[in-house]
Amino acid sequence: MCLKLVLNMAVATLRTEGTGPSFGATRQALLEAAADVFTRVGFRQATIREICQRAGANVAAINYHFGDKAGLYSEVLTTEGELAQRRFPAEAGVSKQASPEARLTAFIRSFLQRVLAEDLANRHGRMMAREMVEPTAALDRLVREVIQPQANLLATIVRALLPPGTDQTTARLCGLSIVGQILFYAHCRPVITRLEPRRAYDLVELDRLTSHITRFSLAALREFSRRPDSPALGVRRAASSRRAIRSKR
Amino acid sequence: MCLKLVLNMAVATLRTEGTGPSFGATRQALLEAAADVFTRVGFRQATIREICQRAGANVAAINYHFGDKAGLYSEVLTTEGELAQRRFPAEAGVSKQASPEARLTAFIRSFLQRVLAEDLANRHGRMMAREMVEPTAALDRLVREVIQPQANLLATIVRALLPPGTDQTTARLCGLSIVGQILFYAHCRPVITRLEPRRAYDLVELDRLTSHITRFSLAALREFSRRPDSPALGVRRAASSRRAIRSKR
DNA sequence: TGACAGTTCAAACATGTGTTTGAAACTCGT
DNA sequence: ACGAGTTTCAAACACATGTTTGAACTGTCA
Repeated sequence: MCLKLVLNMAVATLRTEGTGPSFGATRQALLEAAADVFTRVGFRQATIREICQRAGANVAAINYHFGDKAGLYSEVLTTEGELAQRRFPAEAGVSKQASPEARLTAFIRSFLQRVLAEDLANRHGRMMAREMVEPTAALDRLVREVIQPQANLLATIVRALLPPGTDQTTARLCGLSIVGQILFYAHCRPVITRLEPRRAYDLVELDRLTSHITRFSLAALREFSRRPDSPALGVRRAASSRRAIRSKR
Repeated sequence: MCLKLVLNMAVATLRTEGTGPSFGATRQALLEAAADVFTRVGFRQATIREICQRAGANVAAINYHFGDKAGLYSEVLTTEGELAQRRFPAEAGVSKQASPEARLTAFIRSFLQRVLAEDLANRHGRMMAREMVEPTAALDRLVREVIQPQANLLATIVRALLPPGTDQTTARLCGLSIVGQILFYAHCRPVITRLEPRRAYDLVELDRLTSHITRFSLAALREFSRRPDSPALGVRRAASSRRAIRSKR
């Protein structure tokens, strides 16, 4: 923790669009390379040596421009976040006056896009997916700034699709059921590709998945509306399982 | 890669229940400690020094008894796998003659149990959950021996709940929708606890989740049966998104 | 007791990785 | 062209981690 370097970094950060020599080309190249490596292997597995090599920079460059590896990661995350926000607008162009069904469809499609596309424009989504599973210090901020708003949006859409009197827990769980279906394809990709090596996750498949998850979820919500408190077949909380889950080996 | 040590390991493995001094106590302690550490932090983050310290063994013990770190991991995985198979029987005690609804309920509850319980008896489930997201060389075997059979079981249950003529893709996607809802709670725990710090994942919550996911999924499948090829509101594959997903930065 | 195989141990080894250093190279205003 | 401020660089540092080594220890059997 050398004060001089910290100051260097602070200055370098301030003049991010300044007039310095070559307009911060190294800095920019580092951000670019880092985004690639971080999305591919995650924060911990990424090495600053690979990032610097890709950026054509010296290993000391990261510490000079960003303080340390975590600083670079944080910077990549916000940069890509701003980019993603412009690429994938929150409700994918569907207005708040649209029907709840249309809004849910838009939400699901947009979410799937962000999570599935292995595209340059989409590194943020894949970094987010990784943060959820293998969090770094950045997760707290991400939950506050990205995930919580999305959760709120989904909550209002779901509530609009359920009868007015629905209790909050049910509405919340329905939201999680929808999100779960989507994130499955982000998190379990290694398993899915092994189970079905042939299937490619291209645009056609994105459409298929959007269509299916929307249909599945809307169908469920409709039935929930129809019989608001059906006792959900097989709730029977078996005493046997209660035993099993507690037993020591 | 010293031949001598590899042979040592082979011998040590063979006599796993042998009559050696102290009946392989060190070996056993290593397996126990390793299972704890691997479930907590995963394969890569686990250090053999921590494992050995917990087991009260020397760092060289792992190489002596298991060849290397990966060998230990593989051994832990199979040991815990056998244990889990006895703890959580495949269909949770529901016979194949039971109604598809009952079988689905049992499947969901059993799956949730295996994935949620932070119990000694449950380390296998948590290691599996981790393998899906952050695979090691062991995943191929696990897909073959554990995941594929589960997927087949779920497939037959789902098909029984859908009309006979349903196309295979739809049935498959329904299965994935169910699995996705369940695994969400395994993979996104860091996010969930930040969104709702108060909620505890105890037995009551397990019952609630089982009940909800079952109800949600059965409702969806019922509606699917009712109108087999409803056009799923909002399939409209917007040209705009097609543009967005391809655009470079 | 003494040889022997199996096991444990402290220490060292080899490598990978984040970080720091001090000097050289570069840019730009004067 | 000069010099201050900025950036880059090769090298080294500090540390963590998987693995290996050779000696010491332990129990068994002759």
